[in-house]
Amino acid sequence: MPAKSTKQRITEAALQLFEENGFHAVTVDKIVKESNTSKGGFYHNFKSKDELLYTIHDSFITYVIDKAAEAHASYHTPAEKLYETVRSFVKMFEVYRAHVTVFYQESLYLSPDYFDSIKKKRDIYKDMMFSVVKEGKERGEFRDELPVPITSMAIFGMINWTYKWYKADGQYSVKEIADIYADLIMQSLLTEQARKEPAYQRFFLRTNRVM
Amino acid sequence: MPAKSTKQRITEAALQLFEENGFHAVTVDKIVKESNTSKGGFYHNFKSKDELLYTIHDSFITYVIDKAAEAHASYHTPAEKLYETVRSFVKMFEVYRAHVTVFYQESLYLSPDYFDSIKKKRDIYKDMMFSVVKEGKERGEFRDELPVPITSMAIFGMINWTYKWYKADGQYSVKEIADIYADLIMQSLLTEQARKEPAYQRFFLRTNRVM
DNA sequence: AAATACAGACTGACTGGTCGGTCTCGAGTG
DNA sequence: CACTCGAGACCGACCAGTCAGTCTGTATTT
Repeated sequence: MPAKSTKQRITEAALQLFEENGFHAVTVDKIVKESNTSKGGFYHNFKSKDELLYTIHDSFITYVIDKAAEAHASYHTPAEKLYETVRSFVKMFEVYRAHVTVFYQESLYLSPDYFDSIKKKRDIYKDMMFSVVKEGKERGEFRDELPVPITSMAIFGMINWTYKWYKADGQYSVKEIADIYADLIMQSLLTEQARKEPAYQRFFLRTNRVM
Repeated sequence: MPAKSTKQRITEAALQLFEENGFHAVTVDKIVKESNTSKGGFYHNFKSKDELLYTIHDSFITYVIDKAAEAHASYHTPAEKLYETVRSFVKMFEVYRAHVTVFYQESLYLSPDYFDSIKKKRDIYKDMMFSVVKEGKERGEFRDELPVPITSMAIFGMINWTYKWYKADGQYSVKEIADIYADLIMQSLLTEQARKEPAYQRFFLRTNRVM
């Protein structure tokens, strides 16, 4: 396999430094030192420190949208789509934890043009969630008394917040966390009737499981 | 009523500026200008910009812990305690939205000593949530298959994330949001049996409500 | 008079970005 | 094959601006 390019080394070093210290606390000199290159090398690969922050944001949100689109295309009912979207998002933490952290922690510091570009993509993702919840209500799978925006943002909150506490070497694996979140969300969204139907049982955790 | 003290004017100006722009993007000069004082006035009231950030953190977390302790003391069952804690936390957004934002967005930039002090208090709050969920499982109110830490953090995520999108002039009031969150959480935590009992119905949204 | 509260010019450290220069490597040429 | 040469990758000293914090001085209160 080919050695990592300078650009890649810079990105990886920056990702880790930004995650740990925040965008503003990390100097270009530190990134340069950590990635074994030079000021010149850095500015040869990136127009600015801002552009670097942007590429980190963009690669992440693009990936997430792709995954969500995949879940939408592969499954038929809103309940299934939501279940798979939630699970695939949480599972993504394994690889993209640092990206997620930077994305939600540092997006305030994107310069205006970059910010707008990222916001557009973030809104696409948000709209996908909104429409799944909406569709689920219309089809009678999800409870009618739940308003779409609040419910959707509650789901986002639950899954996104994970970046604040998840540790790769913690007690629970990403897959376990994903299953628990999916269960919680399904339990609270599905109607009384839907929850009883056999077809929906696969969304729930098995009971009497040893913790 | 007495005129606002310089210290108070500084704190309020800083709060708003930090919320909108982030700690590092706000200079002491800007805070000074916005609060109609001077560099001298600022450094007379605060040891450093870091100390200012700390006092904002501390006043918020202290308030939140007090509220949670109140809910614990006033209610008997874990389900009731959780229900009231969630609702009181969300309702707090009305007054403390800026504090919440700064708390979750900028705590990375607290200097080590201040950070430790805040972390201790945050852990107290976290432990209160953990023990309510744990107690609820032990008493058979909450589903046994849900692990305490993940479930607790999921709840925190749902409610804390609100700072990312809540607007005072939005479609939903804080009280409505609080009721919806409380419903979602109760629906997903309560056991099948508990959910049916009349005593627990008050936790849920009324159905057929017009949205 | 002593302490407190504040004003605002100033300082020094730090940081993002620049710029002239060097190194490497593959294509073209004889 | 030996040689040239240009392009892109990379280097690092340096610059100009910025910002937290200081210091000297003054007004007000006790």
